[in-house]
Amino acid sequence: MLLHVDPGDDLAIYDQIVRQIKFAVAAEVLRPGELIPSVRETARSLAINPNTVARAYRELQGAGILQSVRGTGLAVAPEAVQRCRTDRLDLIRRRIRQTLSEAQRSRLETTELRRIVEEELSRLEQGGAA
Amino acid sequence: MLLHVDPGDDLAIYDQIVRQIKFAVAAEVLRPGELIPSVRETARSLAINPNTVARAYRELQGAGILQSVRGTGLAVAPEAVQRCRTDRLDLIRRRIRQTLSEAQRSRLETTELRRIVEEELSRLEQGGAA
Amino acid sequence: MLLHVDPGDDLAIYDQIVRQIKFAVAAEVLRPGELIPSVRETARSLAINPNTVARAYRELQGAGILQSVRGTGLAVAPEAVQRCRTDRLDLIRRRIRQTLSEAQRSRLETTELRRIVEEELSRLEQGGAA
Amino acid sequence: MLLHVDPGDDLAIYDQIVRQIKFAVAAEVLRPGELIPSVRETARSLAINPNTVARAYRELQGAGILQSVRGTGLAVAPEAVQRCRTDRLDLIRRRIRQTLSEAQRSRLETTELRRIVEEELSRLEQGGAA
DNA sequence: GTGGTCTAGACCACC
DNA sequence: GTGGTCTAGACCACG
Repeated sequence: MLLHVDPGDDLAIYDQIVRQIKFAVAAEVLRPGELIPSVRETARSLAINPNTVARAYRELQGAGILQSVRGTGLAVAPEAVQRCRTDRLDLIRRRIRQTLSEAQRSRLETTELRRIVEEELSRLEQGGAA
Repeated sequence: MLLHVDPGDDLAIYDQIVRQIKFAVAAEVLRPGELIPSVRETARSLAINPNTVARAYRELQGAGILQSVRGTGLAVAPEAVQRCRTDRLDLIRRRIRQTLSEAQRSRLETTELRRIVEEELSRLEQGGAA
Repeated sequence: MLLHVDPGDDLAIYDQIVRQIKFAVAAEVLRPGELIPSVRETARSLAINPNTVARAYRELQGAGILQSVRGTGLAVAPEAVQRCRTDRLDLIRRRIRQTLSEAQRSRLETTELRRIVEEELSRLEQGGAA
Repeated sequence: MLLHVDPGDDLAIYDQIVRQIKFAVAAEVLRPGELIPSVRETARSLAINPNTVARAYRELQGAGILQSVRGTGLAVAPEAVQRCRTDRLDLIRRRIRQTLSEAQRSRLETTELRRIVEEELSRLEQGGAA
C-alpha cells in the first residue's frame, strides 16, 4: 500500500496524503507518467471520506505534481520529480528549524538539546523504520 | 515582560501562553508560591481578550501548575517545577521525534538529513538567542 | 434525552455536563467509540450557549474520556469506561468524606449523625429513582 | 485555637468561620454572653484578610448569633444555642441529602453506595478526628 | 455538517 | 482588586 493515514498525527489527513505523494515522487517510487490510484479506491482503502482524497489530489494538481489524463485518471507530471525534491527539502528544513527554535525559546540548555537530537538521530539510524 | 505572543505562530494563543508559563517555571523564572500576572493585566499587556488568558490559566490549573488563591490571584504550585521540567522535555522530545520520523518517511537519505540537522544546530548555537 | 441541566444546582453547568457524561460512560449508556451529540445539538436541546457545552467537552477530552474525530465529532475513548468508573467512585467518596468530616467537626454526637445518615439512606432506597 | 481555616475546602473562608462559630455555640464551647476574639486578632491568627473575618461576624450578627457590646466587642447572644443547634442539623442534613442524591443520580448501585457510606462512617467512629 | 479559537461584554462571589 | 461562569456571535479548517 502506497499511502497510509495516521489519525493521531496533528496534520490534516489531506495534508498527510499530499506529503506522502510528494515524497513518493521525490524518491521515484512514483514515476512521471504513472497513474495514481483513483479517488474512490484510495478513499476506500484508507477508510476515509472521498472528499478528503479529492482535496489532496486537487492540491497536487494545483502544484503541478499531478495532471489529469482525460477519461483515464491522474498521472504524475513530467517535471514533478524536481519540484517534489525541492518541496521535500523545504518541508523538512522548515520543520527542523521550527522545532529547534522552540526548543531554544524554552531555555533548555543547548548542550542538553544537542544531546537529545543526537540520541533521536542515532535511534533512527539504527532502529530503521520501526 | 514575562509573556509575548506571536500571531504568526501556528500554535493557538492560549497554548503559547501555556507553554511560556511552563517554560518560565521550569527555568525558575517563576518560582513556586509566586503570584503570576492577573488575567486582566496579562490581557491588557498582550492586547488580547481576557478570556483567552483565562483559558490558558485554567489549563495550567488543570495541569497542577497553578493554583488559585481565593480573591487574590493565581500562584505557582509547589510541585510545579518538576512537572514543568518533565513537560518541557516531553514536548521537545516529541517534536523532535515527529520531525525526524517524517524526514525518514520522506526517504531522504539519512546522511543528508543529518547534514541538515547539524547545519541548523550550529546555526542556533552561533546565532545565540537572537 | 441523555443530558439535562439544573440551573438551581450549585455546580456550574459545564460541570454538570461533565459529570453526566462520565456517569453515562461509567454505566455504559455511552460506549467506547460511540459519537456523542454534537456541541450545537446539545446546546440547542439544553437551551444553553454552545461555548458552555464546548467547554464541558473540552474538559472531557483533556481527561481522556472523549477524543475528537476530525470533521466528524467527538467519540468516547477506548479506555474511558475504566476512568469514568474510577472518577465516579472518587467523586462520591470524596463528597461523602467531606460531609461526614464536617459533621464530625460540628461535634454532633456520632450516634445522632449515624441516625440521620441511615434515615436518608433508606429514604433513598425506598423512594427509588424519583 | 478556636478557629482554623482550610484553603483547600471549597467553602468560602468567611463561610468556614461562620459555621465553626455556629458549631462551637451549638456544642457550648462558646457560651452565651461570652466575648469572641476581635476581627483583628482573628485575622492575624488565621493569616487572612480582616475583611473576611468582618464579613463572617456580620453574617453571624444578622443571624442573631452574635450581638455587639458597645465599646467592648461581639458576644454570643442569649438565644444563640438553640438557633445554632437547629442550623447545625439543617446544614448537615442538607449536605447528606445532596451527597446521597448525587451518588444515586450517578447510577451507582445503592448497595455499593451504602457500602461506601458504612465504610466511611466506621472509619470516622474509630479513627476519631484524625 | 463537525470541532476549535477568539473576541466582546455581562454578572457573580470572594478578599 | 481577583478569578470563574456564561452568553453571543464571528471565523477557521476539516470531512
